[in-house]
Amino acid sequence: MLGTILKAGQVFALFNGERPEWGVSDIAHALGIAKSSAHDLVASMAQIGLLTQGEDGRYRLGWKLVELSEILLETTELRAVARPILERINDTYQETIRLAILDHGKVCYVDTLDGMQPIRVAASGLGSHLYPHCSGVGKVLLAHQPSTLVERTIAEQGLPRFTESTITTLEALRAELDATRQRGWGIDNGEIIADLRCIAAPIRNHSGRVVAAVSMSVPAFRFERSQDALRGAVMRAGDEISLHLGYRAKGVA
Amino acid sequence: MLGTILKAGQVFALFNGERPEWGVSDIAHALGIAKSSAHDLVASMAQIGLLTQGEDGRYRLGWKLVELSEILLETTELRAVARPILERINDTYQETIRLAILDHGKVCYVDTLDGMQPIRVAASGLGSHLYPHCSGVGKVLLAHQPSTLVERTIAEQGLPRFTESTITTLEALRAELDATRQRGWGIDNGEIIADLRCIAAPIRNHSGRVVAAVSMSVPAFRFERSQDALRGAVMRAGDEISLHLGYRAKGVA
DNA sequence: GCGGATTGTTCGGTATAGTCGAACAGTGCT
DNA sequence: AGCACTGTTCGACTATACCGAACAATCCGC
Repeated sequence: MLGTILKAGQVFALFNGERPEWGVSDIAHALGIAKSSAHDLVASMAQIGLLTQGEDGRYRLGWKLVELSEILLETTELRAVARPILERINDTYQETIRLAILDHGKVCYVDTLDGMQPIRVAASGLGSHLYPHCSGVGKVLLAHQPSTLVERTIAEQGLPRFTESTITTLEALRAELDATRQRGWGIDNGEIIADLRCIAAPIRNHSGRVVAAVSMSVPAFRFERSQDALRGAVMRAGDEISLHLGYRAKGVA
Repeated sequence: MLGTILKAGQVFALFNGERPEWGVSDIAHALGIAKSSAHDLVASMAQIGLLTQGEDGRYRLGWKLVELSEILLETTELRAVARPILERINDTYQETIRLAILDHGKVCYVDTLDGMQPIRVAASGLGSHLYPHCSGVGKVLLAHQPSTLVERTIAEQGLPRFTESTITTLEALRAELDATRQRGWGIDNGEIIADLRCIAAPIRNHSGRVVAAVSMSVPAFRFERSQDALRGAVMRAGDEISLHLGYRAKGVA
């Protein structure tokens, strides 16, 4: 693995919504390298458009990232196939719908549609990478992954607690994943935000592998009322998208 | 400049809407490096999420790009400030409105709102980098740049022709930029697509520097009718955004 | 307003780290 | 079955990214 590229990755990891602007000295300090080395790094990243230098000399993320992001979004078959189905279920139930994949051990949102009710779940941004152990989609995706990969993923990133209900032991997670796989759908019972419920269904490609998941996020009070109907709708959406991806159920799904 | 980072830039440059998936051998051939070197490069880029490896082994753009893109979009003050004004003008005239900056010598669209009429101008994607010599925003942005930078930019990327009206000589461009600066607005008279007209106004920041431009893109037949009204609206929008950025006109603007 | 402490940037020698080509392990197409 | 292709691993060579010191320019406080 090329150290220079990994350093670039560490630079990217510094930027977030709270701190979108970094100076060379800050970066050098944060990465533990010489200031001149940090300068060479960011100046090179700026030259290819991955970073931009403001008039004050400090660096921000570059617009090339937006361009590349758009190319990725526009050429992702899964998005194009799933869109109409996501829109329909969003239209019918007026709740927040999301499409997610597993990327580098994290749940990554590939498409999101906001709910349209006064009290709704605010969809977190496209592309955001979240822990998989505390969301419906995360459980669905992990449940259909080889167990060795699950072990390794959890070993790397742990099981941080967000609410009282968050699963924080590997044993409990394993049981939950087994249950998720058997019943065919995943649920988040307020494990990341207390008053939030989220149900998710798997999406399979032509070879039968689970490659993505759909989810509906609902405020807890509204979820209790119509749990079964919502779950059925999400599962139908998952099946329908799978069908469009070329999946043909063989025997017991 | 770090060669490894520049190589990464060359890799990114390969990916586009027509060819969103590349194999290691293809990349090695395209960059003129050894296959093993190309592998080290893309494997490293994949490790930090900038690339993803499909099940067939070939590489696609990685979802980290979407995450970083979202961070950039959400933390760009210009976008937040301009949004309501763009929405209002879009609402009033029902035409395609765009917000652009100059990035690495190219026009980069920072925000776009589609028109809402049956015959409308399809807004090209967010983040796309286009030639500045054939668009209204490009002329406005270049016109307020130091002339040495303009010379260098044109020397680097040339003046490719897209239609009969495209400006293709440095001399003609210089005259056009002078005119643009003097009259305070830029126009594209079908210089990129024949039946397309586009008018653009500058946006200044607190220090008076032109940092962006707003534009309205209109089908030619509709533009002829209400040219003056549209131009006035775009210029007012530019002034208003400038005001929100802290610009206070001093003497002759 | 002047000094001190920042900032980002340049330079050149040193040793690390990326490069290359051959051999490897799979896959898909005849 | 056999060939040609894929992405991947390994080890030796040498180019290359690293560092520290000196640079110019800016900002802050005395």
